Amino acid sequence: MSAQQLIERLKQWQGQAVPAGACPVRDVMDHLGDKWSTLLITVLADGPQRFNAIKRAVPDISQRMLTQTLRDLQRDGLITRQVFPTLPPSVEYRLSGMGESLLEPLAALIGWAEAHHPAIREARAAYDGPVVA
Amino acid sequence: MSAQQLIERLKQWQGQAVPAGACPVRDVMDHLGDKWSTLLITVLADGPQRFNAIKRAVPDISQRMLTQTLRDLQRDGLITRQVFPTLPPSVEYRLSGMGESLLEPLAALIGWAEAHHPAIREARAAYDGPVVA
DNA sequence: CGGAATCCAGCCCGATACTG
DNA sequence: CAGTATCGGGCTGGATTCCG
Repeated sequence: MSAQQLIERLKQWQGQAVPAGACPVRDVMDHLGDKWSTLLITVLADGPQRFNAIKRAVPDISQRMLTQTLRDLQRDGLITRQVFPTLPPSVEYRLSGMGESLLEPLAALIGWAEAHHPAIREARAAYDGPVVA
Repeated sequence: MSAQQLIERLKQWQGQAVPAGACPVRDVMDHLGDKWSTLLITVLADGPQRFNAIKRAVPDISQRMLTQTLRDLQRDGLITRQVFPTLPPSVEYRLSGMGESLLEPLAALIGWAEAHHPAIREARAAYDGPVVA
């Protein structure tokens, strides 16, 4: 299976084979692992959005984290930022080509999460203890 | 594209449509986002491993985090734990069926990370500033 | 061997207030 | 509108020590 092939290639990155944080998997995954990155990517998936539009789409994000996460994504080249010199100024964020290319594998993972969420919740409930012996 | 379809279905989970942390995507992603989960899953991908074998495969994980991450994965039903009453005792961890089903989407994401890592590093370098004006 | 328990530093992130 | 600055709490995760 294709998973196995990738696993094989993964081995060269595991352990101390790699100097420090040079492992590409960890380097990228650590970013996607933060609280908001993937969520913002999915928000931008259906078209460019302005700052406050994103904020409205994700009500429980703070301004601070929105700004910061957007900047990190921009820094990684996943999204682009375009400022329109209107008054008041408006700033539009959109996925870059690379950002869009991330959508497919991300969607696969999200699909998995959706599909298995019930089973996971069950497993958790079972593990956490049949309190009622 | 299939990504778009998933994005559509995602919308119902974004924002306040969902009570609290009931969003399956976040619920699962937050776990995969932690520092070690995905790494341990890939380690277990090529067969069951004992505690110290995993530890050796991932030298820079602390005992504490190894134990804790394994427990969390077990709690979510992604791995199973089997104790052999030998002397000294040995404990074997292996991916469950659900855990194995995660390998495919995970491999896709890892593949993407590997493929785009150079571009990301470039983007970061460019963003962080041509210090040499 | 496979943990559990404790202590503690760092950072993640939210809340709030201010700016151009 | 689109940020920035500052403060502070809570959780993550590393180091160390002890147990069956």
